[in-house]
Amino acid sequence: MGLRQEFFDRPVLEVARDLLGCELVVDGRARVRIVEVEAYGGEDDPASHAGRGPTPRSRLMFGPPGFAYVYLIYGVHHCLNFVTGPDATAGAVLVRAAEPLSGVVPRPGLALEQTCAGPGRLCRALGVDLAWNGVPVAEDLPGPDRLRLETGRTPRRITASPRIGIRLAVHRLWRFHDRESSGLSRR
DNA sequence: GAACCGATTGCCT
DNA sequence: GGCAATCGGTTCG
Repeated sequence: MGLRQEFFDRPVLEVARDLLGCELVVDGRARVRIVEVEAYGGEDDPASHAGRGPTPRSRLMFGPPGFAYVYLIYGVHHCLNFVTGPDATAGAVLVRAAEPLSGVVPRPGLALEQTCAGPGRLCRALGVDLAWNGVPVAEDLPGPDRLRLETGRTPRRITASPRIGIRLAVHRLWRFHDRESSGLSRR
């Protein structure tokens, strides 16, 4: 079942957990199962791009839910997020890892399972870059359907932990992953 | 305008 | 385990 905008129009922690097990379809070509995500909040979350109010980059996080937020990190890799919560409130879920189901091109020297194990690897494998920033993800939004999400096999066991690579707000266990997956960025 | 930095990764020792 | 790559965004003067 395709995810609609109302799915994303909820608190970011709920959306993050519910995205685990969902399948991401890219250009109707590649299909992966999401196994690891992180939640990022608004002005109340110092670790978030939206933590100090809206900026040109984080503007999308303050917009309506159901759109992709893509940014470049370390000048090298891209990270894919989905905007959550009602318009004028900031929130987004970072997709950190997924299991390839079909259409993912293997990379030399890297097991297929690991191709999408990490936010940068995932974007590289799926061909997602800055040009994808702002594309609609919810199926009932107008615009191109280059990114789609569908419900999939729900994880049996979900583990919460601190967000990776974040120094602030370490006490917040806002990273969630499918404990039984072999396609995680870390254990 | 300039300086600093990062929600990462892969290659090096 | 250490560290370079590489660039847009953010902050500061």
